[in-house]
Amino acid sequence: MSVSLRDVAKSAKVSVGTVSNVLNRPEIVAEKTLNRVRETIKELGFVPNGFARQLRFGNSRTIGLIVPDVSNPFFTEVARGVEDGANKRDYAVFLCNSDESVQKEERYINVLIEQQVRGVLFAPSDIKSNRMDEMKGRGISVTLLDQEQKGNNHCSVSVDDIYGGRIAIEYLSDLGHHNIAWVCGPDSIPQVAERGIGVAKAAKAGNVKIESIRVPFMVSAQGEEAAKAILKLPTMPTAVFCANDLLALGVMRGLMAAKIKVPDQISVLGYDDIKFASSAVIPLSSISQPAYQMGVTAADLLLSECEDGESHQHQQIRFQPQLIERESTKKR
Amino acid sequence: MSVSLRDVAKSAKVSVGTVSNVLNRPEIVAEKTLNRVRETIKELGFVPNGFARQLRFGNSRTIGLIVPDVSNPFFTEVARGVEDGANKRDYAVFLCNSDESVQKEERYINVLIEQQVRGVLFAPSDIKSNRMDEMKGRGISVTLLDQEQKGNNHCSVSVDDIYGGRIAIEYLSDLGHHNIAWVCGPDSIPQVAERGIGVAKAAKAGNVKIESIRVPFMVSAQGEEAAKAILKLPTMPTAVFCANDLLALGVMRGLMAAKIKVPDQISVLGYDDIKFASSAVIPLSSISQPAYQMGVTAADLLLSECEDGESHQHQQIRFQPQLIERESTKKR
DNA sequence: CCATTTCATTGAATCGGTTCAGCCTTTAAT
DNA sequence: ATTAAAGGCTGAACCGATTCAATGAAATGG
Repeated sequence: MSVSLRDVAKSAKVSVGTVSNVLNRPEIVAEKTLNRVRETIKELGFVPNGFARQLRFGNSRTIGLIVPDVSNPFFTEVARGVEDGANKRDYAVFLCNSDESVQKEERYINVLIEQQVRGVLFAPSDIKSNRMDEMKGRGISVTLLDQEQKGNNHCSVSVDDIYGGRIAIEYLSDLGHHNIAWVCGPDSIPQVAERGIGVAKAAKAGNVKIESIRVPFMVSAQGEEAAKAILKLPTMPTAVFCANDLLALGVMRGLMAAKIKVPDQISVLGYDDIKFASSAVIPLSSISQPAYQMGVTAADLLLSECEDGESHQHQQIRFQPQLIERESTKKR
Repeated sequence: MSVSLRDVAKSAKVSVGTVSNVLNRPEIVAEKTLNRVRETIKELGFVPNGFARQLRFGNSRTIGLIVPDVSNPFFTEVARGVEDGANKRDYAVFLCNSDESVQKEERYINVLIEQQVRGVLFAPSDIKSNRMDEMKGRGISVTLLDQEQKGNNHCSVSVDDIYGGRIAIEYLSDLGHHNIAWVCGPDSIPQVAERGIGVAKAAKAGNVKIESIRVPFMVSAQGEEAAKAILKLPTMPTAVFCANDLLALGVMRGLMAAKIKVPDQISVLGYDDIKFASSAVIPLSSISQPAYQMGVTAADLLLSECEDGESHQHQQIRFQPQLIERESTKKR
């Protein structure tokens, strides 16, 4: 059926060891033999069987990536970064979509253990450190994504959401806005909670008045609702800061429907800097997270942990979000 | 390091064959032995090594999915469908992002062969049937995604883009638009070419005048350029149909910048129905493709081919796109 | 010309789970 | 009592790539 190393050896009239050397240590093989064997490999279309190699080595050249939602642009960017980072070192990536269900997460972890992945990049919907320790015990390295680890059991790559919330308010305050609405989702989402902390801090320091508007889901329809709530506020804010871009777009739509001009009457600032933020009718100012870079870094971190072994030092890397100024925000 | 089946056998004082039977055919093992071995397995924390099993069987419970761009919302939806379809049958998915580079595609195909995936779902950026036949020759089933196969060597799941182009123009024509701009990318993209054919057909049948505006890339910035070109047209069209949503959003922005009201003065229709289309300031009417459903169907098709073996009949499944009416289109 | 080193190649053993022919008991049938 | 069948278990062989001690051949040195 499939061509094995032995078939190549027979056909090229050398031993299996020599063929293996051609593949892995070509420098010790005589030039003539090298060429002949390589010829034969091409001729027969031989591709080494990964399992056999991995069985021998006890580990594979694959890593797993578990994210709550691939269709979230933030995570697709992260995924691309991870892929490129892994490819650079010749690793392949198993992409797993947990759909924010702990059950699916568990199932994927099992699959990954069975596939004997070398390591796992994990953006948990809920921290399950017992499973993480189990993987650790099986020799599978784990790096946390988009969530910082308090202890020092794992590497992690995350974004400083407190800082993100802070620079958002500082920026708006610098533009002359001292009455700002903060549209956010439930505090059970750690990212939301942290951004909120940053908002509160900056508001206190800058003497800015914050009006919090909390919605159950962070989608654009909820943004429209939030816009209605904003319009009913006793004193109308001059700027709105939203916990993500979808909310911000919804808010913009809601405001425009009520004939409020953005940014002339109210400035709107989003978070995430999704691709479409710049394609909106009024290009949205937003707090951008270096998603791609995070993916690359996480892959690097994980793979160096895999390859360094004992000598590895866990690292907690925190990226700083960045303000992207577009047309939805304006000086007062 | 890791506990092997042989360790369990020794500890439970049975042969390796018996332990294997406990795992795979417990019904033929005597109850007493069964319990004892199971006890030992738990005690030692034994988990079978997937490679060894797969090495023996010659295949895994994994499939590969090669797409040109995961960050394209259409493909992320497809990917989710594929994942769910595969999970249902207890398969895991290797997601590969070819970035529209034939080179990366080749590399991934090699990785997938090495990983001995059971099958591959392939959305090629360029048809490379030699590689596909090679995979076939290695016992790896291949199903084409988003591209129909003329011959009958593979299954395929695609969308009827000609139909999509046709219903778009028919719809606009029914709204009273008889002078329509068609904003599209290069014809080298098969989907664009097909949509164009549908447009031309419907135009001819419905006595609609089409003005084609071709841009090099299908992104929103190019849509703004297209809008400028539209405004310079000798007779201004009353509707614009764009080859994808990003272009459409750019066109809308360009038109609004020139104080043209959408949809009052010009209707705009997109293609793809990306999530964001409904969150735009003026929610975009669009031609929607059943991306998720396509993914599920493709996975089903592929896996039934894998499992049926010889008796399998190749199928060409074509989905019909669907018009989603929102607020960017209006009766004349 | 023989000894020593260097270079190239060989092939059996290995990784760990599965399979299967074959062995030993026990039970059922003649 | 003898034969047959069934049930329970064994362990060597196998999948395919890698490794390494061993072997052979050629080159170098004295």
